[in-house]
Amino acid sequence: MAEGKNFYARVYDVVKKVPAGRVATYSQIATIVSSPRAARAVGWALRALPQGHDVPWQRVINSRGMISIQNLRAPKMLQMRMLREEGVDVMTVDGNYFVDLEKYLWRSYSR
DNA sequence: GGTTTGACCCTAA
DNA sequence: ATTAGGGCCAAAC
Repeated sequence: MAEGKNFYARVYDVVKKVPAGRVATYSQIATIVSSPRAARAVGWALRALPQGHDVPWQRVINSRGMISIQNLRAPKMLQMRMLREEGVDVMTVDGNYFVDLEKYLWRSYSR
């Protein structure tokens, strides 16, 4: 899978493979594309998403299943709504949004 | 080319 | 259990 591409492209490619109604974690994406410790780099890649992208960035969350996004262009509220549109049950706790990883975590290689 | 930043993660106090 | 700190990787300054 596109291993010769840039880091960005690889991250996007993996995120695109996440099916609707499922979520993936940053470290999971990092593990697939490169190193398990490159979770921050994945965040960088998603942060720099180009306009007109077709990357379902809303399906990528942290390991605790919490949405800690602070990007103005992509409010947590928006992500929460998009996930719910896909059938993912998003819980609201103290202004933060949580997703049940045990239930919605994407498992492509580990099963 | 060293320093800073960032949508993170893990360990220790 | 909650909070604080350091570490990791890749890009922008």
